[in-house]
Amino acid sequence: MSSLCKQGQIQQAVDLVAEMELKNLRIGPEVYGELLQGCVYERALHTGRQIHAQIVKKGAIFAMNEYIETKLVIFYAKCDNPEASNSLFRRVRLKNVFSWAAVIGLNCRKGFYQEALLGFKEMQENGLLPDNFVLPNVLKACGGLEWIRIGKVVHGLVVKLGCGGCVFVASSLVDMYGKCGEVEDARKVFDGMPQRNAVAWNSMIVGYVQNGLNEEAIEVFYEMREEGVEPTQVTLSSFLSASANLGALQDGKQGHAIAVICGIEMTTNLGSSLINFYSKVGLIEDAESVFSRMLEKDVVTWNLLISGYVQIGEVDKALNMCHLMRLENLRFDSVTLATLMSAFADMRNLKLGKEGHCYCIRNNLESDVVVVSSIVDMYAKCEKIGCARRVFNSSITKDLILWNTMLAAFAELGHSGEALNLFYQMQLESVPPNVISWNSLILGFLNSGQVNEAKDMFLQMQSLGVQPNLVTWTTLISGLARSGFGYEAILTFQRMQEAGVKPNVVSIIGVLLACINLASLQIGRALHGYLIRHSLYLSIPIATSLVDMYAKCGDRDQAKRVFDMIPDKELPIYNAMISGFALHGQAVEALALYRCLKEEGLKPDNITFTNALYACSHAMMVSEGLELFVDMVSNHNINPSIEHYGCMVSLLSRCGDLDEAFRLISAMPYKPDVQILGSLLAACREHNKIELEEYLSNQLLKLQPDNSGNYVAMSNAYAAAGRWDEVKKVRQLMKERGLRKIPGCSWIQVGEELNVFVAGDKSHPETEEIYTTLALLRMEMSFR
DNA sequence: ATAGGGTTAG
Repeated sequence: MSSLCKQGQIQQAVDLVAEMELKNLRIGPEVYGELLQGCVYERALHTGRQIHAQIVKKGAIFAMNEYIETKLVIFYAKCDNPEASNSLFRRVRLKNVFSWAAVIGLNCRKGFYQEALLGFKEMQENGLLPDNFVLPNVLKACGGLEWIRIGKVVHGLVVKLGCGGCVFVASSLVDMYGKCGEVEDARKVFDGMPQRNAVAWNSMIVGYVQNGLNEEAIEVFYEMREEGVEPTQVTLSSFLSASANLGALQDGKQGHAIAVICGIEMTTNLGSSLINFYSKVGLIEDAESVFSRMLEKDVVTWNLLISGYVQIGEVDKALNMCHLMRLENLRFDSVTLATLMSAFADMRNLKLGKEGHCYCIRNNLESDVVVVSSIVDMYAKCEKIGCARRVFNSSITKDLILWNTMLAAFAELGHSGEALNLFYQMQLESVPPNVISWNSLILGFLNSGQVNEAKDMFLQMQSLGVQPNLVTWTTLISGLARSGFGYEAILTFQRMQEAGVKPNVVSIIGVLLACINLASLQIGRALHGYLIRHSLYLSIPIATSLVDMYAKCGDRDQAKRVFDMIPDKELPIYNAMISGFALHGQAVEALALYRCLKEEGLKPDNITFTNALYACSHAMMVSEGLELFVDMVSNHNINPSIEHYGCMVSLLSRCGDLDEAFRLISAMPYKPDVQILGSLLAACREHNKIELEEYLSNQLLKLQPDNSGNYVAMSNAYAAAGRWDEVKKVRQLMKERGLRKIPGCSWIQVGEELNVFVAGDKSHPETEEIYTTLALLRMEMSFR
């Protein structure tokens, strides 16, 4: 009978005992104990219950026997039946280490870590010492709860009891420290182990991966190989995670090979890890082939392939996978939806986004913060800030990423006040901001034109011990450049390098944006050299920025050379080059390029038309300008912006058709700005329109510009019209508002005649010199 | 005793 139990033939054993009972043979409690043990081996809940019933029928001698009681508790515990196990356990008078171990283990398996630890405490209060079987469970509970203090107390107990040499206990210690984020302590325990099995190695690798120390995980994996310990599924699964996180192509591939060589079974876990690895390193075909060869797939497996498709922008394929997943009777979970919502956010697809949101509501996925973050981000990217805010507010739990998502939404729109409020609010709710929060805050100020506040935040974050990273620096550099502080942007770029932060493509583009005049051409050239040395100059966004930079700095030939070097040109680089030609008064070349891009099958956008119209205005090509305007509205369905109207008004004014220009201003659906009124005013004196000049002059002065660029434009217009009293007034206003001095009037007159609009660099100490130099340069060019 | 997936900033 005993051997039948151990061989896993419990039914035969039960039958044998029944036969013995019929023959009235004497059967002791230990027989039932053995039967129960057999049920434990086989997790035979039903058979065990029948045995339990027989024990009860036989009366107190059996039912109250300590050995049998313990076995029953263990039996129900192992069969994952906490109700029966707990109620029996409560009635046991003499609780021993074995029954305690069973109950604590059960609570642990069910994730009731606090109950497990309470049991552990009670057990000790009853004078029982934990053994090698209880300790791993207790440590697992500490790890699960991340209760490092209790964990350390248990570690002390382990040492006191002399259990440290047990691989089970030591591995659990390694795991516990890893789960609590104390990898260094985990390593200490690991290094102190007299012998290590695969689980010990695995615990160390997993600890590193879960704490983001992927390099260390990979190192330990190779050490394990050198020691000749056979890897398991867990080893390779974790190793592949580390490789995926690092994008370590060679390591991950080797991991796959090792799995094959060692004949490790392709479980869902391991297969999923492989799919994750291949899709993270961009080998989607390999991910697909692993997927197709897997026999069993679960939600995670599907999610990983869906995520792989989303990462490479193949949203249609991702959605198709969702469809197939449903056909397999698998339900989407929060990970599926978070992945999909991020795809919809990238696509700015509000329709799909809303459908996804509804799905989340119907399936209670909104209780997951990660899903909420993805929904908030989707609404924000689809320009539905109100919806984003409502979803954000309705979320009960708010983690750092959710706060950052909302912060980024306000920052993007330049709603700096709301961003700042949120920034305070999160701290009131005990969520300390990280570098990403600060970056968004800074971006919010920059996008609303509050440069000083942005700079102030940059200093504040450092004084609070948050180190700016590459994104922080880049945000600041691009923001300064866009706000007209080019010189300061360049200085900031230099300071970034002094701080030991290496520039990347995005930061180079940012600083190229700052090189907008002759004075910064030298820096622009130096950057171009840097790009060539780092083989980055053929990237399309970089080339576009280079064309833009050279055009603005007056080196139009170099701009054209870079432009010609790019093989498969896209719209932005055409726009940059057209703008360059326009800036240099080469309207014929600009229009030729406009036709060229259409022949290439590209669709001109509003920027293309702004630049092309500007070129026409510059060259006083009225019929071409009108043709463009009509083409834009009727063939390309573009709603003309105020800039488009501005170009047309300027064109008509310069050609002397002031009445038509005025009609256009009255008819356009925008409030006329300084640029538009100014360009009309500038032409009045020459064409003898005294009444209009008087009217415009008064209108213009009422506008009260909000930045010095507009003051300069205003002053230019008055100067061109010869209205020196107004020029003085504008200069006085600028002085009162603490804005920089504008250049001397003597050359503005000439400049205006040449249609020189020099964007003011508010930060360069030699601004006036730059203005003068540029004006002279442009004059030279036009006289050539 | 140990394992796989998702969300935020330039």
